[in-house]
Amino acid sequence: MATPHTHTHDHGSWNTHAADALARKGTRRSSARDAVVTAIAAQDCCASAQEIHARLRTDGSTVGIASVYRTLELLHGMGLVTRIDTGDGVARFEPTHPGGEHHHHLVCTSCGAVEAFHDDALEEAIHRIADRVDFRVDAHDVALRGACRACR
Amino acid sequence: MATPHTHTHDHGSWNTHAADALARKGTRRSSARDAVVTAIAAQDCCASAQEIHARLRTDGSTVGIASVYRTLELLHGMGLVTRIDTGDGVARFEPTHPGGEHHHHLVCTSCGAVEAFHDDALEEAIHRIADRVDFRVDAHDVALRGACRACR
DNA sequence: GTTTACTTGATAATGGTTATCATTACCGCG
DNA sequence: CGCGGTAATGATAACCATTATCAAGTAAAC
Repeated sequence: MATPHTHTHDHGSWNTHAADALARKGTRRSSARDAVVTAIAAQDCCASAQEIHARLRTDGSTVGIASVYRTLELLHGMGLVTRIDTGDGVARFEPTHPGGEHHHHLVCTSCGAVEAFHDDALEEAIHRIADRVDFRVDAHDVALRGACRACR
Repeated sequence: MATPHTHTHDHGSWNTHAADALARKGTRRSSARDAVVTAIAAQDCCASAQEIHARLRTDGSTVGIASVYRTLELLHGMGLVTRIDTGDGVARFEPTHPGGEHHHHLVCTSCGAVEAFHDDALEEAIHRIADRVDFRVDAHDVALRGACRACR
């Protein structure tokens, strides 16, 4: 049930999903935002604002770091992006897939590597908690910390 | 099974547990460290370094903020304290109870309030994942995010 | 008591994130 | 089409939690 999560999502689908949501919200179209959205769509796992910015600049874009943070904040507020805190003081982001399926993370405390995994029993347990508790649960995240294969 | 977690731990037991562990490690006794350990022992849930420092200063202590961070780092490295990242860029800490029993957190994304809960099925699911994955899992944490009763 | 080196508290430095602000450019309206 | 209001941008300063530095203090071994 706990799989290594070898999925390869259709990046394009999230890209258009996000573009539609932004249009529906009435935001203006801009090259900076487009570039950031496209960059996020291309990610396989989470990336920090700085990493996204660096990749964009390497590819010739002139987006400012502020626009990357602004776009991430906007997308996060709209639920289009999931924020992951691995505990090193850096926020990482990855696309939120519309179907609701998602994964969680194994964080190596020695080298900082992040791997993804998915587990149905875990999701089930969390949903049951959400139903039972006096709290409206919108999202959840799980991090398992330890040593990856290489660091062990 | 998912309880509101109304436990009232014996603060003194963790206090002596921590003091013993520090003595065994061979650290020197100091008033600053004692003060921080006592403050942590008195917490019901997680608190940030700054909060701990503020409380100590209010109570007349002269501990410097650096000593609070240093002590937290030391205790965390010894597994005596658990670090929680609620996603607001501030690390929070709470005593790790020797029995291994622990709780997780409900984080209100609008007011920042943090509540604790415990769930056996969740722990069970996580242990099964830990056994199955190619990763040595030392710790785990779960955060459910949403709106608390007051903010809903 | 002396010595050694662990600790401390104040403060400077670091680095991710946010706020500011003048400028640019989208887009609805005439 | 061209104008005007204003969202959005990019550079940069400000912010703030956390870390590193360092001279002074102090616990513990001898």
